[in-house]
Amino acid sequence: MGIELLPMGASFCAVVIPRTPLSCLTYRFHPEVTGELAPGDIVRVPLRKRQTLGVVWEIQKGCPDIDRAEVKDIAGVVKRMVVPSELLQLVRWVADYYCAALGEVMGFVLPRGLSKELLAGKEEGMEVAPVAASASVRLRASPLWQGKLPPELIQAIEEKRFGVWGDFGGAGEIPDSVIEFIQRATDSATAGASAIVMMPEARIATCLPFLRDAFGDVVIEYHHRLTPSEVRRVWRLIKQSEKSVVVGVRSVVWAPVENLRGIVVLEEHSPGFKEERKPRFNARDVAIARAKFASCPVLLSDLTPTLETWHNGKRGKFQLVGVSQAAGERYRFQPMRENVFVVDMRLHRDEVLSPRLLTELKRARERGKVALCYINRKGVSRFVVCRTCGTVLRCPDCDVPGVLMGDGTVICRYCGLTKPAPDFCPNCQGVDFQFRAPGVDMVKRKLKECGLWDEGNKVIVGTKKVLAAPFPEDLGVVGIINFDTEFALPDFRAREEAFRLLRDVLFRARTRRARVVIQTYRPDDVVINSALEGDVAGFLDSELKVRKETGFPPYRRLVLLTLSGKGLERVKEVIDGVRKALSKVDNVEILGPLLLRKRQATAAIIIKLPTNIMPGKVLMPVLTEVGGGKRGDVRVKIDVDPREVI
DNA sequence: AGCACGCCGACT
DNA sequence: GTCGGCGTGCTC
Repeated sequence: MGIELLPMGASFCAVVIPRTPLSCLTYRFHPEVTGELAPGDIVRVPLRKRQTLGVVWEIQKGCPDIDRAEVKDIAGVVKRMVVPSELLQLVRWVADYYCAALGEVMGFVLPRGLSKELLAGKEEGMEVAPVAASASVRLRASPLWQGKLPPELIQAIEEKRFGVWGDFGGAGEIPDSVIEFIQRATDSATAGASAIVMMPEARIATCLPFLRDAFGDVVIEYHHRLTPSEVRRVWRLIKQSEKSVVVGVRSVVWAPVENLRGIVVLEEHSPGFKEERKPRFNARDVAIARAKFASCPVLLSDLTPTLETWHNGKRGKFQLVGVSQAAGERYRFQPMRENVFVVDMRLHRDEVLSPRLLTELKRARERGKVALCYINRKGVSRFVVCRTCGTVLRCPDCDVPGVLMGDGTVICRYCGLTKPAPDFCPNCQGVDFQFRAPGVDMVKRKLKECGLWDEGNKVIVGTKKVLAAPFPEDLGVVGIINFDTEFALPDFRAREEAFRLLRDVLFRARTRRARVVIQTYRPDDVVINSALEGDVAGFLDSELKVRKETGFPPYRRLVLLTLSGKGLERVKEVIDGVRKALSKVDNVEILGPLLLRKRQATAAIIIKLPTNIMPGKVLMPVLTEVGGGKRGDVRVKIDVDPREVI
């Protein structure tokens, strides 16, 4: 028989292979044999000396700029129309934004091991346990759930229109507005309708029962705690479900729902949405992108909005529920001053526990109540604060607190500016500096000295964890030992986070009728005052101003480049190359390099980009130019929108 | 990611 | 002499 009359009409297509660091590869196919192919089809392709599965990315007219002889034939079609165009668009967006290869990103769309199952032909006739009999959305007709959403949002859900709504100040496990949003998004009489609900991991356990109660069996968990085979099972289940409410943390934004009508993000500020492995995406931002491609609204819910969301609200990109669109100046909550004590530690210089805190601890003890003492971090915080006037030493360029180094110099972790520690406070000429904050052990020792730490005591001393857990029912007082460490941390987001933390503590303490003692050297700081006044807009506006002046998000975009190699010389060479290449791009600024580990020859730079350019589009060519020429002896780690810059 | 190619140590 | 260590490099 030999070769049959094969086709003058060979076609070409680009294929993305999941879980490879490749973008896309060109393959040949013959429509007479395979039928026409389309983006999203899964095909079997030869790669080196093996065969793998790939996703058809696009059909190409003719063979592109690659030697025709190198192009191989597609080995077969495995399954058609697996990845909808909405997800293909999302993959492209994430790759462009986070500077990742298409193959890396596609790994999130097709679960690990799915390829093997499909290749083994396991797929055909494979039935997934059907969604329980009553697959329709089961709703309690509680009047509580109605009328929480603005009419425009309801319209956007019904008309399948993209938009982002921020709903802030909500209380309870799941705010009523969120329940109503999901209800409306999944309540389609005609066709299937699904919603994705994202939340920090810590909330899943408490929220799921509420969601199950409200929406019954259509609630599906899709997150990293599942084993690989469970992920595959759930993936199939979601794909074949007409209606679903899919719940998870990060990977859930990639859930294969094909009739997406809305996405909810609970606690939009949560750092848990940032994926810290390879394509370092922020699931909150990917959710917004997905909603755009899927044409559906997003509801961001939190107690305090992020500065990004506030900024987007003010310029009309997002809608802020319950906020006057004009300026947001009416965005005020109830003052929280009742039962709250702000202690000016400048009057108690050498104390760890102020007289007020001691009084409140004793009071709680007398009433048999629990006392919480919160310390920012175990060990030391190395910022420098003037004990006379409360001034925190900051970098003159970045307005970020400086960090005291072992050799007595103070360094800015953003731009690397290093100066000797000052003899006088630049503000008040005082000479009394505090270089470190008290740790857990010191507080416990002081409590012992005051007779407040003994058998069966009800004082809990700790760091972040004591605030992460729900407050005990019989809480009497929360003491914040040194609140200044909170917003003097060397992070441009420190003040925002301190404000959020304080609001959260005040809010939760009030539900327990507990008192709050805030010890600080800066009792008049906007962070404290606006939190106590419930003046969210006031704080966010003042903070936006600082960010604008110093050129930080949301006005500029940050990209953290960590480079490591055999020698520091080579690393510096590459950094210079990056700097030179980027000097051609307008409005790009580079901070650093700061040396992270001299021994391991690791250095980092922070690139500030204008917000209107896709980081990947600018950085990809730069990195191939720099790394491509010389060899890959310097490893470059790219983190777009890094959570923190060490 | 995989999987091959490649150039140096202890072994049937 | 060969088996095999995992350091570099490429995948249409």
